[in-house]
Amino acid sequence: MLKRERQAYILHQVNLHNKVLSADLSHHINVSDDTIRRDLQELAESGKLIKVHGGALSPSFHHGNQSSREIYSYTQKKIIAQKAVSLVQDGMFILTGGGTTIIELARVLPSQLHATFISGSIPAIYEYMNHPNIDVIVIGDKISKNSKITVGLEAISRIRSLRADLCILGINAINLENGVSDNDWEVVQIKKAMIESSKKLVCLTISEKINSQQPIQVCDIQKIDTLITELPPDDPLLEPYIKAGITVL
Amino acid sequence: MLKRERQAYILHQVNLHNKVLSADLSHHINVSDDTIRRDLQELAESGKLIKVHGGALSPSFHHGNQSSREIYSYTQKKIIAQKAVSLVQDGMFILTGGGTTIIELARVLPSQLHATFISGSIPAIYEYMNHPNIDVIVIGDKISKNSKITVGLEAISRIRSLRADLCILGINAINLENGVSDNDWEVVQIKKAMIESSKKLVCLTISEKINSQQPIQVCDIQKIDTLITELPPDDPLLEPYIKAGITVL
DNA sequence: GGGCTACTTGCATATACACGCAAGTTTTGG
DNA sequence: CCAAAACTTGCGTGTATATGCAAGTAGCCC
Repeated sequence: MLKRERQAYILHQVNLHNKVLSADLSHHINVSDDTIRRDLQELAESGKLIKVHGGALSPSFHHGNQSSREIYSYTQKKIIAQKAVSLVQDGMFILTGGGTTIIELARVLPSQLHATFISGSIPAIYEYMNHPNIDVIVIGDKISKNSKITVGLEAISRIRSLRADLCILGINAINLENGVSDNDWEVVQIKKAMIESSKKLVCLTISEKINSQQPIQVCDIQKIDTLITELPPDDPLLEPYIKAGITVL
Repeated sequence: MLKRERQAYILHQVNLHNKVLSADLSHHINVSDDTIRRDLQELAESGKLIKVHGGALSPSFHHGNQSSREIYSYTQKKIIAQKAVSLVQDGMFILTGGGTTIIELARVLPSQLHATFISGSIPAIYEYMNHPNIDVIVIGDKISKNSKITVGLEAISRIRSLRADLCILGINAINLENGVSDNDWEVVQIKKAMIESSKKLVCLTISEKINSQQPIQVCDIQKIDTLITELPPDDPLLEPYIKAGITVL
């Protein structure tokens, strides 16, 4: 049995039963425990399963366990959210994506703000919903469990039928040559549609992701109106983006 | 059973029941008391639960100041949810409304269940989303802040384009003459659409609401296939509904 | 304060794991 | 087509982890 074949079989078993035992696998495929362990390790490194003592679990198993307080680089994201709030004005229609930065933004929106927020991100909607003066429009479709936003043609066609004042996206990678890029095909389609349906585009990202790239392009650098990071606007890292005509906060 | 799996089970139980007894767990999972204690200790260290003499409590429970009445009706709703789960089968398409009873249902869905849940209730979607094998379809539209579900023509037209196997609704009032009734115009429109788009209708309610009425009618008693309360089916309160041809659980 | 239950600590055992190595297999590059 | 290189796999060794048991301690309820 080939390695790839074996790993495919393991993945199949994990997705089927939500768990596998190393001993079961090695017995069933007739290879040594070591081989199975090495396979599990590789699969775990690429995020396809979660390795635990004695076997492995499906990644969806562990998903719900992350509490909101353990957000990666929380302080930085809070700074970004504060800056982004200044762009939001009364009466605006605002399309937003998902991600922890957007959720921080939702949490720091001033309570007297009257605006309409449109999103397919369930966690973001949850936050918007608790604000007293914000109207929330939900983009419906099937939920992508990884990103917790709705994705699909229905969602895209809903977004296309809108025209928002602002599109605020948390982004995963940006550089000068390829613009904004991401690694989830379905999410990228949604982001593209949101950008096309908005007058202005605001991108939020921690500086760590500046000058990085992911496989799928979302949009060119020219599309961006405002870029917000936790750094001050005169940081040398951001200079090329200012030269490219982007407002940097 | 793997350690992680066991701990996930314990957490699930704690979040479900708000408390667990070490002895119950060790008996149920078939491991020694020591193992359970060690698990509880680990989970307590990472803040996922609060360990007390003899068992553990949910972290939300401790600083949550729930009145005894709330807890009382909470237990009833859990009984209802448990009964409702028995109607859900693999591969089904299920339309659900919102409300605390529906959320309880979402929490007790068995993890190996494969089904598609369609809803406009944000809290319900949140729960469905955390289940490993459930596909979630979101009904988009504007959020009604009172009920935390999406309402409006867009939502209704989306629902009309579906045909689900089951419609599960938490209801606010029911009597023999006027059937199911409610007090929020927009929510009633959604419920009506959901009922029309499903092969079968299941209504969940605590017995307190049996034989009561609200201003706006949702549907006639004849539309209901199954009625679930926390009472045993042979309770005299439910007799007239059985006579009207409804399956009572 | 007595009796019960739960808890702590230390220890024994079984299993799982990491690491290095050697043999076999596949790929690469003349 | 052959040989070097890279990869894959299984085994032996030592270590780490998980679990249950036993004995003593602490906490709870009357």
